[in-house]
Amino acid sequence: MRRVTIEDVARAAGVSRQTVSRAINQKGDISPETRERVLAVVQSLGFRPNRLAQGMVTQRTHTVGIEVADITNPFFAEMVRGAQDVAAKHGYHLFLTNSDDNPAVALQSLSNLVSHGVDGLITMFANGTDEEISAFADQYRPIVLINRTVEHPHIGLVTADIYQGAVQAVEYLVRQGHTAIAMLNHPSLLHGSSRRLQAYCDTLQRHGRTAHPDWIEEGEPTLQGGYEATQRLLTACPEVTAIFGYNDLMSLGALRACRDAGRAVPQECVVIGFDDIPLAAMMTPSLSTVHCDSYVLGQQAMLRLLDMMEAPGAVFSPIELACNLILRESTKSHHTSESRYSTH
Amino acid sequence: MRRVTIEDVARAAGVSRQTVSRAINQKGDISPETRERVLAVVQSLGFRPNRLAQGMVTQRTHTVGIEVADITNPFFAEMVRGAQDVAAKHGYHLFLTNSDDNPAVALQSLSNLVSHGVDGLITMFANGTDEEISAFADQYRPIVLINRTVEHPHIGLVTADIYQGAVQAVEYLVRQGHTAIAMLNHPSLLHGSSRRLQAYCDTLQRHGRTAHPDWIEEGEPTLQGGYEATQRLLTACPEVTAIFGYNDLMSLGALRACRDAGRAVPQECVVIGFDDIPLAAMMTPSLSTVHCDSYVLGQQAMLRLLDMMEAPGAVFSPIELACNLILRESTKSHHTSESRYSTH
DNA sequence: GTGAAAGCGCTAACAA
DNA sequence: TTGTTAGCGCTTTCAC
Repeated sequence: MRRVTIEDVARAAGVSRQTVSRAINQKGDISPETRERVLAVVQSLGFRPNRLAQGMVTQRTHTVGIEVADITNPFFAEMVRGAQDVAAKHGYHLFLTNSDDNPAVALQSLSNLVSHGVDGLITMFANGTDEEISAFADQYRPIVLINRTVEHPHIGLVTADIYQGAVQAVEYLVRQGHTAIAMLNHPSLLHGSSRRLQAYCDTLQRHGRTAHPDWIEEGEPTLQGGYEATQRLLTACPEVTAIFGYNDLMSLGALRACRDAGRAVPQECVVIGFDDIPLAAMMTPSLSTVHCDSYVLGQQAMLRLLDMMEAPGAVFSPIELACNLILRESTKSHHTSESRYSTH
Repeated sequence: MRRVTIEDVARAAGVSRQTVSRAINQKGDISPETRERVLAVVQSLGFRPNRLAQGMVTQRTHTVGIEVADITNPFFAEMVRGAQDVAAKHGYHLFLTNSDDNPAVALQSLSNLVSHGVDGLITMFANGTDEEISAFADQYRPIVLINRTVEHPHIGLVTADIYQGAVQAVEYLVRQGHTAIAMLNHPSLLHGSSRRLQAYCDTLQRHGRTAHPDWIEEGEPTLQGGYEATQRLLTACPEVTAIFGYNDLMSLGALRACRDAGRAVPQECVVIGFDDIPLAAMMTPSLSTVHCDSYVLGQQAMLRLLDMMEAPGAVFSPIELACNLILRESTKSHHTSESRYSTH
């Protein structure tokens, strides 16, 4: 049950290992007949070149590492799928790692993946500092950063325009006449979350209002986190008639919390999410949300990484994807400020 | 920017590569002082052993490949997360690959992963034949199969008792007095799907009924697939008052289709899903479903694989997880507070 | 067009 | 306790 090596093929075909190598990699001079013959032996012996050995000498493994906070979040799952599909098409394999937004874990994992010889890395590195990721990129191979911006020659940038997307959502809520607009936030050190929050505050301010601190409720970016945050929010601030969620998962949790609190959506409280995961459209009520194509984000990240690996040292411009508000049932009702508050 | 090698460390510490190796792997005899000194150099140079090179000689890479139909399905995402968490704790990294239930793709990917030197493989290999997987296992290293059963010395088995779970669901529907019980099925060659279908037919038969062919509607195991299948079903068979879905995704689609068709759930049509993804409990109405812990499935699969890698040649008994019916709003027979929440 | 030699970075086996 | 030698399976370089 020992694996077949190039040596075995060489012997069986009566040629040198070199010739076998030339045959399977179709490079270098080799006569058609020899190639045919070698390939036939390869076939019959079921020879598959050892990628580790190839990697040792070529310094290329055709593997890529991707780090996400949590593959269980549909947004990341779609992203990984996008990256995976592109990778597979180009003969690459993906190492997946979950960091739970812990920068130490992320850094450790990325670093391990480098030891495994990955040709490149895709990461969001949420909660980590620019300095950390920059220092990391100083020493290691191509990295594509998703949804954050760090200037560095080895770092490719693929981002969704989260700020503009969030502005659209809050702008809409203001225009609909809501005065008590809450936000469900996932507090992370620096990035996506702060951009959403920034957009929220900026937009309110532009309309002559200030964000009431009590209306910003924090929680984990999960169904449960959104559910609980909304419960706290509705209890503490019954005046709230609109909720802008950090992501769709939290917003779906919010929908349920509203229902359990006896607040009809959208009549008594409207909800807008962020991401537009496939479930958003299937919910009842269907969830209005800021569409942000995570599958495409993953695809683009992988494509950019491929470009970077192809041309080491080249400089690539950032890729930015637009986000846009999608209105569905969770915001359908045109509601005014005199709507009654729940009294439970 | 060349990577630091063991040679660099050896030179800097004034010892041989061997000694460095002994220091970092804490095996073999080495004096405490030497070790300290070497480790200090390792630290200061930022040396990280090349896993490929280690793998070449030890024939162990500390990587594992996992194949799923589609990481975008929360059931699989949870499973992968379970496997990942266990893997990480044991210093292993995970290759992820999606097969879309295509056995040729799955086989190709698994085979590629073997070329990458993975120490083991976790797969569902849906739609593939026992012979294919068995033939594959003949040549390659430990494999753990999830949710299917193939007798083979190299194959570890981790399954959920899908049949019993499905029986519980259908049994419940029959007991509730439903006479027109439909099933949303995902037609795949051999496995999980047939077990659900088998359970459905057996249970009806046990109660003196036969499964009406028109009541078995097929579709993709996705939200959209479930939505469309249910639309077709309700149009063709308006007499149906209960739907047993292949998985939660299809069932969530069914919920929405019922609503769009003006069929109140559970009053006019009840729905039971399969899997119990986190969303099931958060839906409105919350989805009754057969709980099948995919996270644990993934954990157990990884643990079993670890066992098998530890003890090559040993024989391990299959691991079976129970499934059990969880009743929620989508099958609730008495509605107390429901009406209060319904849209005006 | 083909083969022989060298070596990628590491560890196993043995020698000192 | 430490160093030396050999080699994992492959590709690169350079003979022929």
